[in-house]
Amino acid sequence: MTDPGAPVRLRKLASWQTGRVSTLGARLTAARMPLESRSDFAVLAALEEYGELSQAEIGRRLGLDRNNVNGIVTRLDDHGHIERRTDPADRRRNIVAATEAGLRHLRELDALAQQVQDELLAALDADEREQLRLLLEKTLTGHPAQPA
Amino acid sequence: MTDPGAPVRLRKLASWQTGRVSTLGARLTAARMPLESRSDFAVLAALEEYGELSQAEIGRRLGLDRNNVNGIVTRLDDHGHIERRTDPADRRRNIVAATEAGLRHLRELDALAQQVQDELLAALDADEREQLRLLLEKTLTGHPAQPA
DNA sequence: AACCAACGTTGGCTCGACCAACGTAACACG
DNA sequence: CGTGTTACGTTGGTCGAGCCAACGTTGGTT
Repeated sequence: MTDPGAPVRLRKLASWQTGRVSTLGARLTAARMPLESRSDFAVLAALEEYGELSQAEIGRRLGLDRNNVNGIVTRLDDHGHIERRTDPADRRRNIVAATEAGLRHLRELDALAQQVQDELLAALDADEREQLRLLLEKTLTGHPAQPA
Repeated sequence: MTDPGAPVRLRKLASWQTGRVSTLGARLTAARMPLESRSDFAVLAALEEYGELSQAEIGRRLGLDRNNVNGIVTRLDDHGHIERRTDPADRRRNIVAATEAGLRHLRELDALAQQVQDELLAALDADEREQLRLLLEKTLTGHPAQPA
């Protein structure tokens, strides 16, 4: 039972439940940081792990479309968290790289994200959390990160 | 690995993963029916399972705020899927009840939802699906269905 | 009688997912 | 060599969902 109890028809739908968990996560996130930090965090994490990326590549890896990536990158740039320059080898591309300040910001956001995570999964023990993680990951396999 | 591979920092966050699964669900849903049908489905499911409800109660049970409930109920009313009348016992309340057509519509939507569910969880076998369901449900326990 | 709380309703805000279109640039192929 | 196709980044806009704020009505409290 979710709280006062959600209808069975809904409790059986993974898309509904994940939606509620996701919303809850956003709510808890918003309590600790500007909500937009979520996308910033994602992009910075990608840059940290993979190094310089073009905007299109960022979108592909994170499942964001290039429209939104543009906005996020612009915001990160305004805050000095990334650097953006055109790829000399392919002048259509923008090479995006995290700055020192960006990496610092990433670590700050990560700490907050961990707190949110903990609060969100409060009802689950360590094993269950890992199981959930694996099941969600497996669910995602085979599905395109992008629309059609 | 999600697809080309999402950063580890993100793969470890349940809120991120649930968000992606949820988005995927919305995408698959939109391929089969108008996206707004999701809320309609939820409200109709609540009315079917609990009988007549006030708008505020609907919101509480589904985790929607009364603003959006109002819009959904209005839409359902326009389509003849519910009936709305003021509660004679408490004239602040609107009693919302599903009509025959509404229940029929609910069953149609449910069939489509099952297809989406199947496609969404294609990578999971029956046991894993049940496990996922239970873990998500457990995650939700103890969290208020509503904001602050 | 005065006050407070709940309800429905309206209007507005933000965020994220999406679609459409444009100009630029790289590439493939005849 | 040109020509068409494709990929990029960018701008502008739509839609759904989650929120907040405010109002008038109504019910309960004290």
